[in-house]
Amino acid sequence: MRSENESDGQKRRSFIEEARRAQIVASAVEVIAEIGFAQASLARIAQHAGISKGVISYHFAGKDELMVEVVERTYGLIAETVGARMQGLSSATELLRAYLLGVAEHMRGHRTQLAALGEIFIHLRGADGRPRYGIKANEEIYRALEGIYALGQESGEFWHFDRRVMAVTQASAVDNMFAYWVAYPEHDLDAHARELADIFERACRS
Amino acid sequence: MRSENESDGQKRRSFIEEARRAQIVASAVEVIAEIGFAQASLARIAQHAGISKGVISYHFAGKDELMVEVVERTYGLIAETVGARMQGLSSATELLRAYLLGVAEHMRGHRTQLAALGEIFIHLRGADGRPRYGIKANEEIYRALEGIYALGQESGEFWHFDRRVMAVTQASAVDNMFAYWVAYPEHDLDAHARELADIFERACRS
DNA sequence: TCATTTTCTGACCGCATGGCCAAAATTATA
DNA sequence: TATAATTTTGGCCATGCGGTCAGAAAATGA
Repeated sequence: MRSENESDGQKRRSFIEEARRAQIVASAVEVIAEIGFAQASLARIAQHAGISKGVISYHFAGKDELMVEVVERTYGLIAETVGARMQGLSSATELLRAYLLGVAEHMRGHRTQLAALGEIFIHLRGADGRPRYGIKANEEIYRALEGIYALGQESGEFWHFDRRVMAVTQASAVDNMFAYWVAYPEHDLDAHARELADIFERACRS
Repeated sequence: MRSENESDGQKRRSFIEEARRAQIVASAVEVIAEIGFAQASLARIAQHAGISKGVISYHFAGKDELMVEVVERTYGLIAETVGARMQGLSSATELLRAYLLGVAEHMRGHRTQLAALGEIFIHLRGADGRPRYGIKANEEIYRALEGIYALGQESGEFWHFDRRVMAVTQASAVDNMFAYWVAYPEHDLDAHARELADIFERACRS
């Protein structure tokens, strides 16, 4: 039986346990990105990893736990990278531009992760059948963007637009930029991000 | 066997055949909107319509054909309504505002259709396993928006932004406005649309 | 070395799905 | 009414899914 020792809510795992989990997560990312969430069965993921299907069930409580771990590992890396890039900036305009360019540059080097993340966000459902990562999962991003907008509106950089609408709009613009890039790999992602920064600078400034 | 007479690529159907198809499509819309595409099996749709499962197979070649018909009927109505509302307008700014407000007003009265359409767009896959309505299905909308932008840029209303990026951005803003409204029914859709019109007017104008 | 624990395998289970079809029921036609 | 065409029924099928399990294999430790 896999060890389930807990401390501070964190599972304590052996190195080979951790390695297996990482390997399975990586295989899941690649399979999902290639054939889509709906077709990415545990059997396919195991086959891609060169292991038996039961290994996944042994290391993960179920498919949902595996998917959640894919999201957490991938998403955590994005937040870390982009957050670091925004450190030290003060003006709202600078922050928004750094966010847009930073996330685009990071994802440019992580295409399969991006595609898999999108698939999981769209398809994964909870036990109740409702989406696990629906629109409401964006609330954290909306709040962060609204904070930047409030900063800009107070400093006079921005006009007094509806911050919620602007946040929903900008977040969707980023999401769709990536979706467009996934569909059209030859599309210039960085140029798109720069153009977006210009567009939203005009949309926001007083 | 169902009559398959073709003329001009259109199937000629009896009234009761047409009525059954319409009934099944309506049931599909309601079931998909309520429990999501993945859970909306033919059995569930038939049960909701109060008919046997085989009836659907009799009137439609398969689940895919049913889903495509749902999209075509719903989408056609939207295009008709909004298109009529844009008739006679000439300036690019007016056209964009009429589009935004028009589509919002129409969808406000067709919530279940909107939810079902979104589910199908996201989930439906072709025989090859690739999405049937992916990003590339937006090409028609992108082209239409780009045409309006070109108009505005020629007349001097708009600055010379990248039309493709703006089209992708605006289309995603509309899609996400609806998705947000579906998730938060108390959200003021018309106010959101007006705000969006203001935002993109600022983003586009010289 | 040998006993114990951890990890892996491959077969198996119950379940839901889309599709199929023979026969029954209904409707249209002569 | 009698015959033919259309429509509906309800059960059946093969498929693929996530998950489970006994036993084999490998790693660990005394």
